Amino acid sequence: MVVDELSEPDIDRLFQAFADSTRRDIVRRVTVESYSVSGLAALYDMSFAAVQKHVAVLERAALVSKEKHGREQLVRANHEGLHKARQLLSEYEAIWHQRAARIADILAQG
Amino acid sequence: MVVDELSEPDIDRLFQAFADSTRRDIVRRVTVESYSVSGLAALYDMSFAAVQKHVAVLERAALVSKEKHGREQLVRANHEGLHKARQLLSEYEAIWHQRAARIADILAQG
DNA sequence: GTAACGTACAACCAAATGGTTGTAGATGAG
DNA sequence: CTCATCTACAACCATTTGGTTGTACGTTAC
Repeated sequence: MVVDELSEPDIDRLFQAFADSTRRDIVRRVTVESYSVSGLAALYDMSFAAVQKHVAVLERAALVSKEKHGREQLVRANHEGLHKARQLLSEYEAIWHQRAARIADILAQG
Repeated sequence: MVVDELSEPDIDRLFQAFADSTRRDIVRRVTVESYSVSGLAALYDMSFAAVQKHVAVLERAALVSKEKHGREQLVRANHEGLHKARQLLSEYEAIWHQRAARIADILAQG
């Protein structure tokens, strides 16, 4: 998934990826430092395969990337994806602020 | 759903709500002006009931609220929900910036 | 070389999601 | 009053999601 020029399905995947507390925790952790997939799996009360799937969801959403390192696969945060998601919500907020400013204008001139 | 002090399932619902292009479009539209549910339904190539469900998802996520107005139900944006979601992503980004700053420090100090 | 580790992936399952149609109740218009 | 409109909600369906176990394979350690 390329990070700029996001298609609507890309944005779907991005927010879908955030809609799970385990995945949000993974994002926070791998932002601070790299983890192997089994290193991550050890943190949660679920199977290795389940965590592996969560990492795959984050990878498809371009929120993390994996780097092969010997027999381990190191997972690290991809800041571009996170930044893009934040930016989208900021744009939605901007629409609201524009409307609020317009209403204030009308009241002032009214 | 109370907007501050969000539980993890609350945050799940918040991001889940954004993970659909029709719902994102509804959020943008009702931020600019109120729509009745049928007014919204007329905009999309799906049944009234489907749009009604999307509005219900947004309502459970505290992103919109409905106000009864005669026989119509006017849907409008709830800015608190949007703001909270944006804030969460900003916090995640902050973690990344802290790490970037720490790395810069280490490099500067050798 | 062999055993243990880390990963990938298939098959399976229950529950949730996103859509449909149909029914029924309030409200407004003529 | 009656009819059309707006909404709510149930029942149903296909697909996706989030989990499981099992198997296979490359890599590392001993």
